[in-house]
Amino acid sequence: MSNYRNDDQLLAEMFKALGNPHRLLLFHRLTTCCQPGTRCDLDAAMRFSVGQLGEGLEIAPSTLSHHLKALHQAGLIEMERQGKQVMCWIEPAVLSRLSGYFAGNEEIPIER
Amino acid sequence: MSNYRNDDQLLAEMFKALGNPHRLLLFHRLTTCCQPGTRCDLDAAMRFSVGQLGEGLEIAPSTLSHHLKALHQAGLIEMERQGKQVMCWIEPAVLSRLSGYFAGNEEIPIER
DNA sequence: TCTATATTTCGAAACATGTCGAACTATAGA
DNA sequence: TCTATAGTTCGACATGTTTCGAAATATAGA
Repeated sequence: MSNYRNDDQLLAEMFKALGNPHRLLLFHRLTTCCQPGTRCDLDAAMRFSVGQLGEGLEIAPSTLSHHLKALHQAGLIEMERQGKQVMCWIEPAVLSRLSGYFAGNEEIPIER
Repeated sequence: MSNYRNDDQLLAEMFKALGNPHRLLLFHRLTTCCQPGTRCDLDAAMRFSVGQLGEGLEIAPSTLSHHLKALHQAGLIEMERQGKQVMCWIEPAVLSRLSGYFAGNEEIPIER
């Protein structure tokens, strides 16, 4: 497909990942902390383990893992093992890149 | 799935629609007019017919129609027949809703 | 070293999506 | 009314996605 800028391919993969309700909820949990509708900037508060993210979602651990891997491979979330757990978070640049896409500033590159 | 707010379902459908490279390109064409990276506010300039949108994309008319219908059903684009052609455009509120989602203002409701 | 906890990988089944061509509908103009 | 243009609907096929359970891996602590 020669009509696409590299960027659009990346973006399409991000939207595809967010296009599943389970994955969108997981992503959403990583963007909000404590109070609903609030966003705090303390990095620690925005990190959740795989297990925490899956709480209340009625899906098998293997399915949860699969979805988080998809979000990670799309460049939407970061994952890092910390002891027995794997912690997940979103880089703020990802949010501004996506917000910017719809707001019309597409100069901002995705950083990986 | 009881964990989802109504809104998240709508949003997931929007992202799912944008998750296909062909559809993202179609959507993207509707957000940009004339100069790349520019966004003009003249409504007329932001309207394209189904045929115009498909130009250069190597997909069958039936596939094009299918994709535009998906974008429309997800609430991303508007469609209206004007003579022989069907014109497509994006309501600015959709762009601000999506931009706002990633920027952290989720109070703004989707208007349909 | 053994065990419990946390997460991932694998394989399989059910279901959804992207694509096409053929046939259809809608409109404008000769 | 006939024809050409613009899009849509339908049915079929190939491919991709979601989900699970079972088995595997990683880590911390007894």
